[in-house]
Amino acid sequence: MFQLHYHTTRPLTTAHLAQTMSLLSLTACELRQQIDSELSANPALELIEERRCPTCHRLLPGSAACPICSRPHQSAAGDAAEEPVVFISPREVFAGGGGMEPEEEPEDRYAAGVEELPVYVFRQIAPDLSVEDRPLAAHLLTNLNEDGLLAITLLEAARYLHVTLARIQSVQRLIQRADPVGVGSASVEEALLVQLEMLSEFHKVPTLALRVVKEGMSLLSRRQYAELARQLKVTLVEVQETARFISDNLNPFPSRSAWGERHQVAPAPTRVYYQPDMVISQMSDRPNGSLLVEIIMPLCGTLRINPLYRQAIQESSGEQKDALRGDVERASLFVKCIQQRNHTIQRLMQRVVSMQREYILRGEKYLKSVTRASLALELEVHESTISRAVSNKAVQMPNGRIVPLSRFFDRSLNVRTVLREIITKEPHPLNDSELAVLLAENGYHVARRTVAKYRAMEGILPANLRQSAS
DNA sequence: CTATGGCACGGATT
DNA sequence: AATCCGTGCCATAG
Repeated sequence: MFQLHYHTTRPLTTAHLAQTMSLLSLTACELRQQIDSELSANPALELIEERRCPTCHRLLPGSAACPICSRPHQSAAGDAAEEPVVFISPREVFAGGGGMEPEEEPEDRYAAGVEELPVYVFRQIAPDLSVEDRPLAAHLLTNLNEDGLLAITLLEAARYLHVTLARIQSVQRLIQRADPVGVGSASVEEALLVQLEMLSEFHKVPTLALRVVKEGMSLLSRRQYAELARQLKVTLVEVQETARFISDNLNPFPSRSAWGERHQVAPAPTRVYYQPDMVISQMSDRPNGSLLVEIIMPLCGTLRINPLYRQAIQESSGEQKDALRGDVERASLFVKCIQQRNHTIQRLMQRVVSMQREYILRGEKYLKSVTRASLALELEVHESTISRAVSNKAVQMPNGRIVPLSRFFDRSLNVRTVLREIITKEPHPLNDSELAVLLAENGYHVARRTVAKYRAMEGILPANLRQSAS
């Protein structure tokens, strides 16, 4: 179900391979940028927009009804339940630099690389910004650290941009209230305060929460509830309830909100994705129904070579003919590379999804340890091909979570999940060696030291600091 | 003395 | 070739 047409019989060249490789590692969003630049650079290439299903945005082949919306029960009939359906799905993506492009910005820092988060935030607040304030917002957003907090002080920013502190502050306020609420705060406290404030507009929040964040942040993060209670002159139970509320509803690291997990201590500087490159969903409600994998193709239409161009070649001669032919060649190479990219990703996902079916449907515990290398062997491609295809991409799971594709290759996620389960289940705080034994009983043989590492990764405190459930 | 976290090493993975 | 991961050893805190 390709919607890319090309007419060429050129054999594979090294240029071809190189380009396919580089395209392979691009996200949907980046691919769109690449296509756009190619489109404007090469007149031989053209994009023909096509009709999309109004409800689900999928491309409609010809005049047919949308295959997904109108026939959701297709698989119920006789589909082999095990085999996932993988197809390329055209879809709009936010073009990476679209909103931020306007002239100015002579900074290298900005040009170096626009991350997903800053762009995502900027798009939300752009309508509320005056033109003069846009560079300010852009500057702040490009200086976020991995946690989504500000890496510079407001004062520095004000001096750098030659504007008043008050103006910067008002821009920052706008940023903070955008989607990963609290993003662009100077500190964890500040981020939490903003989150509390926004939350309190619609929900009831414990009055104590504000005080806890304001005055006892360091104690809170170390979970020293007793000490905290003493300082604030309230009961331990109140503090514990408040802490519970905070960890359930607030997120100290705005950039990680997409993960939806509770990170207390874990300093995991992972990149955050807001736009999946693939979407996995279930065809039917039946538990053994086929999985549907959409590979997002940031195009709504057909990419092809302008037929007029071919005609022009015939009619012209000499140097001009060569030039035109060169364009056509480039264009067809580009299209072919994109096709190859999609084909590779499609095969990859086909295999990965059918192997990790349990994980997708039943949770992290059932993740199988698959290495990129073993997959490369099966698909008969080079390891680096898989690596490139996997890196920097994100998958949306049936439950809506967006996770990096590399998670499908995480060797220890299942063990960590079981570990988490054991810890939450056991009423008495267990130390690391005891945990190691329990894990071994479940079939996971890991050293005591490794248990400690996993704990840290999950942001679980050591036994002596965990509160006993008594 | 016990439980943990830091450092570093070797093997696997990318 | 570079990086990641599990693990052992050792210092340190309680």
